[in-house]
Amino acid sequence: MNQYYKKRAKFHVAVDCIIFGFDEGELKLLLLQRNFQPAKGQWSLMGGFAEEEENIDDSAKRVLNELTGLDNVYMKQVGTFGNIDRDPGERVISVVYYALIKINEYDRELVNKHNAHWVKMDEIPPLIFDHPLMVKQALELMQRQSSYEPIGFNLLPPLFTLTQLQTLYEAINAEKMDKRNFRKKVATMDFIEKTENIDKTNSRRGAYLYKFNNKVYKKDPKFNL
Amino acid sequence: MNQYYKKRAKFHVAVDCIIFGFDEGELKLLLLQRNFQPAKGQWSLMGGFAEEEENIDDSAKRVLNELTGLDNVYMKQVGTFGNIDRDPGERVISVVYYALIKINEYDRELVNKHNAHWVKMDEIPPLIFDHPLMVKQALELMQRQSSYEPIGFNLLPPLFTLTQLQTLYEAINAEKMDKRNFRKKVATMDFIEKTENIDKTNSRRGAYLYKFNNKVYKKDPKFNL
DNA sequence: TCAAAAGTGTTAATAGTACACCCATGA
DNA sequence: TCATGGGTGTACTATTAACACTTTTGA
Repeated sequence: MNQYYKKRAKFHVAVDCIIFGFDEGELKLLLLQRNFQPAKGQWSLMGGFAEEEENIDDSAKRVLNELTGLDNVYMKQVGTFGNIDRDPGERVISVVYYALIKINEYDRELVNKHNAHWVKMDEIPPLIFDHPLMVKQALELMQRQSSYEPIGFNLLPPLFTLTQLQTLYEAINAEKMDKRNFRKKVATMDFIEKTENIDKTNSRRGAYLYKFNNKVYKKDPKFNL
Repeated sequence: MNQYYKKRAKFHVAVDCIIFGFDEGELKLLLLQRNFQPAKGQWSLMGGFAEEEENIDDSAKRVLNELTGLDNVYMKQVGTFGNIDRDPGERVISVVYYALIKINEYDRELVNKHNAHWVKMDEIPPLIFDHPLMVKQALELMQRQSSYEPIGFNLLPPLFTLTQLQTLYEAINAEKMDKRNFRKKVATMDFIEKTENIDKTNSRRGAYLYKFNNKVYKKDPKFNL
């Protein structure tokens, strides 16, 4: 060990994940009803400890994967929560990330094993420790980012209708939007491409399916919704 | 020690501060030309290790105070940098904050003792480790936040002219603004209050001094510049 | 034929941008 | 008197907001 670091205190470091999903027109979080100690029986975020030989970003990816089986998920650091007593058991510094996942693609078995459940944003149960604050900050960050970066598509299937897209943004921002104004704006973004496919699950008439073209977006990365 | 945490790895945790100041129409950073090991002689951010019985936010305040002698400084967490090899000496996880200080109020003696210097944003020397990335992210965050929250006033004296205010925002965003449009916008924000005082340091005619009234702002917190 | 979701334009209001001259003062 | 920074208004453009009816189709 290098002499300059010898005498310094060391800390437990954890990651916690705020996992967003979009289903039935609602924004949801994947939360654990803990079937393990500590705080067994209570609700919490999915979390885990950072490991010795692991970048913190990778810890977050690993923890998310342990619960959902998913890789290559959009994740963003929210911040670090480092108050002395935030975990009543022992001091743990937690680095918090939010994740956006397609709600039909996760591994049901793993989720069941962890006793995790999708909960609507406005029906979130009391959470342990400072997890409520983490959720609040994650939501605020995600709302802001989703308005100027095309991250919402991570919550949708590869092909989606304009109604789905609008409902998603209404759910994220918790406010209704005007259909014609919304579509006018979408029409200006040529990286949101109409396909020939039609989805008939929600109407007899059917609605055109669209896709997000990231290559086109990268050429002229301007987005706001 | 609680049984659930026993086997977990522990980590050195540090804080690093990106200290912004505004002087002579320019945005500047307070950087250290290190007169101590490791990396002695090289340029870096002001940093320090978190202590056992200290909230991380308080570690940042302490470290800032050690360099500047200042308390009650506006600070905001930028994020946490946790790659394994970011510090070549040993693994250190760093929580990064930016600070906005009034450039005439810091403690010269302390700053000299640390061999710290104010450096213009466009003349930043090569920095150690991942400090350049930290600076980049801090600047981007500060630019975004300064556009929708009245944090810029932390960089100005309590009384300031409109020219100073405009120059500040021009420095933050690295772009010129139109004087009349700028003043029109300021006039709509009634928490930016004109005083009877006149500053004659920059013109024979003198310019009215304004102040930021936080109480008025809180009543109707809308800001954008 | 009718219920239900998809799709489509125009107008008004607001916000943002561009632009040039007079004012007050002390040296 | 003149050089210097302080202060002011108007016209144009772009963006956003409000608003209602027709289309398609399968049951």
